[in-house]
Amino acid sequence: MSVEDGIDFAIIELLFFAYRDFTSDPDQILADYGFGRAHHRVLHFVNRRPGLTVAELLDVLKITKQSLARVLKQLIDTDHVVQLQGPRDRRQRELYPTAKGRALALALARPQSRRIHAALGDSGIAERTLVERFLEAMVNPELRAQIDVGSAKMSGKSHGEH
Amino acid sequence: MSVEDGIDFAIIELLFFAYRDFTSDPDQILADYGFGRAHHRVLHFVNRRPGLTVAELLDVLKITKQSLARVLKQLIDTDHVVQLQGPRDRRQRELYPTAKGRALALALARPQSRRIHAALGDSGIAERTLVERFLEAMVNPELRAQIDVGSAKMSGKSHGEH
DNA sequence: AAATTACGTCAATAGTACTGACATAATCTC
DNA sequence: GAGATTATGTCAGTACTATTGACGTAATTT
Repeated sequence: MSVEDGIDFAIIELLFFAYRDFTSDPDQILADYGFGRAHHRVLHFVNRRPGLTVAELLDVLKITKQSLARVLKQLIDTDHVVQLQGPRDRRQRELYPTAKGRALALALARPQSRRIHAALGDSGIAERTLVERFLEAMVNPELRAQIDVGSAKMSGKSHGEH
Repeated sequence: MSVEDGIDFAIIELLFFAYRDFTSDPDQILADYGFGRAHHRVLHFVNRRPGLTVAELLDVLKITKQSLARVLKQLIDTDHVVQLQGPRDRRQRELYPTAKGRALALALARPQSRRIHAALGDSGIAERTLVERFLEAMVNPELRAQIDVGSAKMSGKSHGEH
């Protein structure tokens, strides 16, 4: 079996290899911009959750304010992200992607999406929800609220307020 | 749909969250040893492929010799890994885990394996091979030779060699 | 004998992360 | 309204992981 000593080495290793190559696609593109993976992650979530605050972003990325600072500043300086004062609470800064930012986020996501699509096809998995369910179950239960898979989760009506 | 602009944002994001939490388990343990993720990766592969050479390890990890050097040296100095002169080619150094190294590799793998097991259960996926097939398909084709899932690949009846 | 290979090491640099401390402005609480 | 708390920004110092380039040694190949 692929399980030795009761340890599932097979999937542990496959996750490493899959993630290694999954991140290698955007890395190529990022290098042209002088950006790294940290920029990618920030841009991705700003694009996916426009209007999210700095505090929310820190919580999703699980990094510190100081780590975010440099990366976010560069994205703002290069006109990929803008900050707007929060409407309800003026201390907050809501983060939005610019058109340029959305374009880059899309360019970075494209090869990753292609890889996923090909993998779903190659592996002959009819039900994409199987993969989604497994990956979601891998996330810490108390952090699953961070996931926003669109209608995938509460398909049908209202994936309303969090 | 979870697919916007033809991009599979759902699985892209789920991979990020799943991997983030998947690596957080061993990170806790590694901190006690003054080790980081790089040590984990090296120890993992030395444990899984005892006798592998430095060049092979570099190829699997996709890092440079210089990056490996410090990490490997620390693992050797702390008696987690030993180097033996290659039997056929005495220039090569075959890497083996010590008992101590195997114990640590196992301790690091345990929580990850538990998480995977729980996720397979929670997501109600009867066929673990579905997940394995998807993850394997995510790896660059030319690098799939690096994967050694033990008997998992040829288990029972053939979904045989690619 | 000369070229190549496998490995080790030195120096310099970059990207991402951390802790701790401090500042400012806005909001909340009493 | 005064004071506490919150959201954000910033400075200083440090750690880990990674890079490129260069050089050395021993073993193997040509």
